Amino acid sequence: MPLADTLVILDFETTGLSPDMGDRAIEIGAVRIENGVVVEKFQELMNPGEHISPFIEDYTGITNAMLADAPPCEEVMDKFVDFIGDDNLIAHNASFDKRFLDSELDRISRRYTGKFACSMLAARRIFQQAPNHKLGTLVEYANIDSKGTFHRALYDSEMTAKLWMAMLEDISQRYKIYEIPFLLMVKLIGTPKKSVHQFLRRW
DNA sequence: TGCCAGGCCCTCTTTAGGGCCTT
Repeated sequence: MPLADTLVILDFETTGLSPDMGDRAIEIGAVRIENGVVVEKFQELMNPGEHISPFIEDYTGITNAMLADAPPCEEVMDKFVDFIGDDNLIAHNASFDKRFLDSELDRISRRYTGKFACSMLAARRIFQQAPNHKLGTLVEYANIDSKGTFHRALYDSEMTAKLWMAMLEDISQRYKIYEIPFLLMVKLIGTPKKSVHQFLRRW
């Protein structure tokens, strides 16, 4: 596996799309990968202090009854930022998860030091021929086994981790790059789609 | 009261608009 970095791949379920509009996290799931292997997992529901909509109950399968017994966001996020440590971070459509992570951590005055990379932006460059770049579609496109339920935090983070590794494997095989650091992927995401082939050939 | 995201990326572009992705 052409991956030497330690990475945390994470996914939030939330009450809506925008923390700026008052939406909160209701579940965090994450895996840590070292040398391409999952070495640690994190999953917790959290109580946002408000009822979630029928749409979110239906979309995630997380119910108000389940959240009633969950610890508050502040308690879970305090544990989660310890889990992250100093590792770099990946999420599918990372701008979404980063907004919620930053918002929830602002509330408890905590910070992380790692950098975010987005598996969706990477996939738009590496799997340009995919029908679309939704997580579920890409998992199928990359022939990744998926027997669980999407839209739960741990499962989606596990699938995102597998997608990330499938993209590294694809780059490794096509361009004969045998070690793909996080930095390469960050630079790849910053490369225009049309220039990706040239960028990887010259790496 | 009632409204309600935001960043990326393409194109019939850059003095803009709209689809894609996330919940």
